[in-house]
Amino acid sequence: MEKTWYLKRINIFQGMSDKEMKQLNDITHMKHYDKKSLIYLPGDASDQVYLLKEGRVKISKLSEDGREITLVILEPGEIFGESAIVDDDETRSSVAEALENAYLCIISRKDFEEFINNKPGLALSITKLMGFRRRQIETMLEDLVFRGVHERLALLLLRLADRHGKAVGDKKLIDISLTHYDYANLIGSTRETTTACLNDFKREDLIEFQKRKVVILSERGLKKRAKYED
Amino acid sequence: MEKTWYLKRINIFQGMSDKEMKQLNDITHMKHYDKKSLIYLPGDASDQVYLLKEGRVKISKLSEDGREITLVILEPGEIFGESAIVDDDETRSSVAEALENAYLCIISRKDFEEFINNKPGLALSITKLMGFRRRQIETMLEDLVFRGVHERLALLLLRLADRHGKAVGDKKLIDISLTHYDYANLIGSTRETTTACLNDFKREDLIEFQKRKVVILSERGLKKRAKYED
DNA sequence: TGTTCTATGTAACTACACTTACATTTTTCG
DNA sequence: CGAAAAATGTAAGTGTAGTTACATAGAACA
Repeated sequence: MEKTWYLKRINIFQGMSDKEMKQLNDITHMKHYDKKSLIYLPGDASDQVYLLKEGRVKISKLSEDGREITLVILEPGEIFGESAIVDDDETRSSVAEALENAYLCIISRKDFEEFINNKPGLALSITKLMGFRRRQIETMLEDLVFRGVHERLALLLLRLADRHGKAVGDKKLIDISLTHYDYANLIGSTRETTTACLNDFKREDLIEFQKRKVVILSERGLKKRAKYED
Repeated sequence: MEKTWYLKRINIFQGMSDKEMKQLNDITHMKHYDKKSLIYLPGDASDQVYLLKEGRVKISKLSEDGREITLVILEPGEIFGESAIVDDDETRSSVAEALENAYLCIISRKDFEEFINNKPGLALSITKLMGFRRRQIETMLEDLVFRGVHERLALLLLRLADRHGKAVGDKKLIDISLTHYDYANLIGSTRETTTACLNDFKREDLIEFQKRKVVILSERGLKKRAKYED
C-alpha cells in the first residue's frame, strides 16, 4: 500500500531524552475509559491532548440526524485531540470513542504548549502529524468521490490490514473487532450495503470471518477488487 | 458562516520584521503563470513552496479516468505547496492550476526550511495552517457523506461568497469566474447535475448570473436550501 | 468577422446504493 | 441460564444523481 497507510503510527515522542520524558510524565495524568465510552463529544472544550497508551480509539464526525463517518481508528502510541493546540477553535468538532477498554495520558493544552515550547523538533513532529492526517483525510475524500462501495470497502480492508493486521500463515488477520456498522462508517456507506459487500467478498473467497474479525484470504483478489495496483 | 470558512486567509507572514521580510525576499523568486497553466502535477517533485501574490489558484485531485475534485481555491496572500516541508513524501499528490493570470513567489523547500528554523512563531503558523486546511477538508468530507448535491451547492455558494465575495448593495457577488464544471468539481458532482441545480436556484430567485459570476440574491434562501442555520 | 472551441441547457435513461422491513443469529448481562 | 439487546442476513422497492446524447449559446482567436 502507499506509504501513507503503511506507516502504522507516527511516534511523536520518539528520540526524546529521559529528562524530557520525565518532564512530560509530570504534566500528564492517566485515565481509564471503558469500552464504548466517549472521550469527547462535538462541542466539548478543546483543552486537552491525549496520548493513547492502551486500547483503540475511534474518531468520528456526526450528522444532525445521528449518522456517523469515522475518520480514523487509533492504535496505542498515537496522539489525538492535537487540534486543541493548533486550531483557534475552542471546541471539538468530532467524537472520540473507546473501541476497547483504553488507557489515556491526558495533557492540558496549556501544559502541552509550554512543553513543546523550545522543543523545535517536537513542534516539527506535530506539524508533520497534522500533514500526515490531512493526507489521510484527502485520500478518504478522493475515494468517496471516485470510487463505489465495493472498491472503498476492499481498500479499507487492505488498509486496516496494514495498520492493525497480523500475518497468520499466508493469511492476514485484521485484529480489531468491528461491527458491520463500524465498517460502514469507515467507508461512508450504510450497514446493509456493507453487510452485502462483505458477504460478496466472502463468497468470492477473498475474506473470511473469525468471530467479529476479518481474515484476508487473498490480498491480490482484494486489490483487484479495489482496482489497486502495487 | 462558521469561523473556518469566514476567515479569508491565514497570513503566515504577518507580524514579521522588515529584516525578516528582506531575508525572505532574498530566497524567493517571482514567476508568472498564464491563466489555465499548471503549477504542478501529481508526481512532480515536492521541492518548492509557493506564495500567491496575484491571481487565483485551484488545488485539485485527479482520478485515473480524468475526473477531478477541487480541494480549495486560493486567494492572493495565501501560501500553498506547504506539504513539501511537512510530508515525507517527495511528490505532489494534487494539481495546482492558475485560474487567472497569476504571480507566484517560489521558495525552495530547503531555503524555506532554513528560513523557518529558529522562527518558532512561523513554525507555529505553519502548523496552524495545516490544521486549518485539514479542518476544511474534513468539512468537505462530512458534506459529501451527509448531504445531497443541492445542499452541497448551496453551502458552496455561501462559502465562496464569504471567501471571494463582494457586497453590492444588498446582493453579494462571488467575484470569480467559474464554469459549471468548476462548481461541479468543488462539490464532488457532475457538470450536468450542477447546471441543473444552479438553474433551480436561479428559478427560485436565490441567485442570478453576471457573466460567468454568481450573484447571491437571497442569502437566507440559500441557507434554508443548505439546511444551514446561523 | 467568421470559424472553432468551450460552455451551457435539457431530457430520457440507468444504476448504484439507500430505505424499509423483517427474520435470524449472536452477544450481553441480569 | 434465560431474557433482552445487539448484530447480521436478505430482499423488494425507491430515489437521487450519474450517464448519454444532443442542441444551442457564447467566447476566443485567427
